[in-house]
Amino acid sequence: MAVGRKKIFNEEVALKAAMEVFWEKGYIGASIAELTQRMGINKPSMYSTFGNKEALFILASKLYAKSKIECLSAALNQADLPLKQRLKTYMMSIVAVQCESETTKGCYLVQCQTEVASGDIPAEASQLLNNTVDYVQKLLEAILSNDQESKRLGFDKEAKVKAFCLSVTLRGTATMARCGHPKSELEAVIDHSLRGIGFE
Amino acid sequence: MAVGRKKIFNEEVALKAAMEVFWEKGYIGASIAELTQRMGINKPSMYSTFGNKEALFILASKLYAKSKIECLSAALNQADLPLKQRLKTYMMSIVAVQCESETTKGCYLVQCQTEVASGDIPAEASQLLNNTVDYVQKLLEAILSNDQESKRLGFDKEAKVKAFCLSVTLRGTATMARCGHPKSELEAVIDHSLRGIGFE
DNA sequence: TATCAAATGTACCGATCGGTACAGTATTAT
DNA sequence: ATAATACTGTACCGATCGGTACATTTGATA
Repeated sequence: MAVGRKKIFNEEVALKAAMEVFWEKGYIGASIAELTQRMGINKPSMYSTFGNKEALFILASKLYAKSKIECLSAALNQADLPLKQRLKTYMMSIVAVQCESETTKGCYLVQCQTEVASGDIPAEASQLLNNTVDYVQKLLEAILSNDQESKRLGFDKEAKVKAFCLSVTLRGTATMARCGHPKSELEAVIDHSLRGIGFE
Repeated sequence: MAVGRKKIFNEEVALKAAMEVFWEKGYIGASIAELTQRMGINKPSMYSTFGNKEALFILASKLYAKSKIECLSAALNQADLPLKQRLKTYMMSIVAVQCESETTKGCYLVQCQTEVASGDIPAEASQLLNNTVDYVQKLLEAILSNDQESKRLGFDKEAKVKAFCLSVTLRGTATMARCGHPKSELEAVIDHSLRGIGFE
C-alpha cells in the first residue's frame, strides 16, 4: 500500500475539469490559477500530479480525443444503414459535442489548433492536436474509399477530396458553435454538405 | 502647421503592421512588446497615437474589414456573369486572403472571434468583429434573395440557410488555411460547397 | 535666438504569468 | 510511539503583461 498522506481529489475528475477549461480558453488563455481553481486543487498538487502546464494539456487533449471524438467512430460502421445516414449521424454526433456546453465552446481541437499557428503551443502538444484532427479526416476517407455503397456510387475515386470537404464543414460548424449557433441550425449545414459531395 | 517634434513613423503603415500581428496572434496573444516592435515604434508613441491596446485593436479590425473583406464585395454584382461564377469568384477571393501570407494566418475575424467566446475581448471590439463576420453572410443572403438568376433557380426561398452554409464553409477554409492548406486545395471545397446549396 | 508644444527613449509601475521552496499535516510501516 | 513518506497550503521566485512618469530631443513659431 502507498505510504503517506492520501490525495484528497480524484485525478480523473480533475483532469476532466482541466479539459473543460482548455476547451473554453485554449492553451495560452487557460491560466494555472483558473485551471487549479476549476480542478479543485492547488498548484503544488497539480504540479506534483501532472508535471506542468504542457503535460496537463497533453493529458487533457488525449482525454478529449478519446472521450469526445474517437468514441463516436462506431456510427460509421453500422452495417445495415445507408452510407448517407451513417455519415450524417457521425457528423451530427460531432456537432453535438461542439454544442454540448452551456458556455459555448465549439471544438477543443479547432480552438487549440489556431494557437499552434501562433507558435504558442509546444511541439509535442501540437503534434497530438494535428494527429487527432487528422484522425477524423482519415476516418471519413477510409469509409469513402472502402465502403461498398461508396464504391457503387463512385465516391471511392474522390474519397480524399470528399473527406476533406466534410472535414472543412465540421471545422466551420465548430467556429459557429463557439459563437452560439445551436445544433438545430447546424444540421442543415451538414445536410447541404453531404449533398455537396454527391448525395441525392 | 502643427507645432512640436514631427512623428518619425507613418500611422497607416504602423496600423497595418499592427493588423498583421493581431491577425497572426489574436488579441490576447499579441503583446504590446511585439506590436510596437513590428510597428517600428515604442510604447509611448503607440499609446499617445492610438490610445491603448483595445483602441488599437478596434482600428486594426476596421482596417481588416475595409481592406480585406468589404472591398471584395463588388465581385458579387458583376451583372453579366452567371450567379455560380460570381459566388465562386467572391468566395475564392476570400480564400485568397486567408492564404495570402507566408506565415499562415487564416482569417483575422475567425481567429479573433474564438477569443470572444473566451471572454478575452472587450465588448466594443467583440461587437465590431461580430458585425463584420455578419456582413459577409448578409451579403450572400442578399444576393441569393434578390438576384434574378437566384430567383429563377428558386434559391431565394432558402437564401438564409444557403448563405449560412456558404459562410460555414468559409470559416472552415479559414481554419484550414491557418494550418497551412494552400488555396489550390481549398478551391475544391468551394466547388463542393456551391454544389451543396444546389448548383449544377 | 528664445520659447514652447509634441514626439521619443528609458525606466519604471502593479498585476499576473508559469513554476517552486518549504513548512505543516495526514497516513502507513516499523 | 516513532520514523518515513506523500499530499496540502502559503508564500514566494523571476519574467512578462498592459500601461505610464519623466527627462530628453526635435522642430515650428514668435
